[in-house]
Amino acid sequence: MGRAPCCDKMSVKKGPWSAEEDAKLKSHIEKHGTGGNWIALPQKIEGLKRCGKSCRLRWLNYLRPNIKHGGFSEEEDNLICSLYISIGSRWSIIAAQLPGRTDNDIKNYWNTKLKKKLLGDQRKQRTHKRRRVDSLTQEMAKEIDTRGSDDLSIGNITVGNHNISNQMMPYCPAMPSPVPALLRQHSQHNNHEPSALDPKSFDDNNSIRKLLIKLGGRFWDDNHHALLDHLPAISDGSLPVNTGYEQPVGLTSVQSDSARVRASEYCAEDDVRFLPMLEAQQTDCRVNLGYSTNNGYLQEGLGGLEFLSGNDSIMHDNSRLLAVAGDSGSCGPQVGWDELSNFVCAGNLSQGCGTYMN
DNA sequence: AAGTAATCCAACCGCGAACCT
DNA sequence: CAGGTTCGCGGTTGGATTACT
Repeated sequence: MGRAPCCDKMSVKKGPWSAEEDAKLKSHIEKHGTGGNWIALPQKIEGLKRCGKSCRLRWLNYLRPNIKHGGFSEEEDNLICSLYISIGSRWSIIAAQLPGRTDNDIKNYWNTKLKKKLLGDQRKQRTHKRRRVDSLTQEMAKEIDTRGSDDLSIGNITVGNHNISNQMMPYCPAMPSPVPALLRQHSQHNNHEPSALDPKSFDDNNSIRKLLIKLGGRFWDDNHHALLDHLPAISDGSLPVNTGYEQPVGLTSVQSDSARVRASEYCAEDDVRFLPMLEAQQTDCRVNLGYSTNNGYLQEGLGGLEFLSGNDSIMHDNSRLLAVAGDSGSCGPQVGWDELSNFVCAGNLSQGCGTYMN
């Protein structure tokens, strides 16, 4: 049996709303409210030949008070990007974090501006990066010649005692913190099991996805557990390590020296292995991102997300790290700076081992 | 100035979940 | 509990506008 139409399409007007229609709808809702039934609403408004669905959309997106249009700020750009990186195209959740913005507005803004900004910037930098990685490759080759290959650990930010990240990695603020909690809220609100998060929205734009993954964004796919499966343990402060998760915190290697923590990730992406480099400091939460070639050589750059960076960015609280990429076999929970700094991995974490350091 | 392409964005559509009877 | 109705979401469309040739 087919679905009943929400209204009689023959007697309903479609297309752009006139000022008169807007005024009628606005006036009615301001006086009487929606009545809790959008479908019945237009019948109560004299001369408004619109279906309830259309009225709802018009009200929510344009007529209700305190709606902002256009003029997205840098902060809003940052927030949209980082939320998109973490949760994908869940526009309603994203919009809930941007007062005065509607999901439709943000969706349009992303599709027409932000997405292009990312891809456009990335294209511009590809050439520059290629040159840069060549020079880095040479430097690294020299380093290996000097030290011997034993010191070179792929998947580790450190080459011997050589602090690569400080020399080669650009500064980049990490992503903001609210996402895990938002997702949990949303999931609870909608009675979703965490695993019910549908990953299909991530499949739509491969190049964006790849770009964001390269930048350290975490995505789900069919082979991954839903991140939310891990969230309760994270949120109550007990980072799940050695508790049966395939891979703790999604990190293949972490080193800690009291205040400062370095982490890295070793992932396969197409035929290039890349290595988001994270350099975290509890006090200012700096994160550096970079890639490695499959030889472990480092490549700097943010792949087009430079506009997200800035010294005053959103990552100055004790935010959770949202930019840890998982390798093909794992999807551990995201980890905050607190947890990260307490976490030390011994040996090769592709085995999934890890310990807390008190 | 005219034609064409690209971009923007309001509105529509269909689906799944929630709610109601 | 089942079936119908409504809500809310995200993807898509198409007309208007702007940029380019």
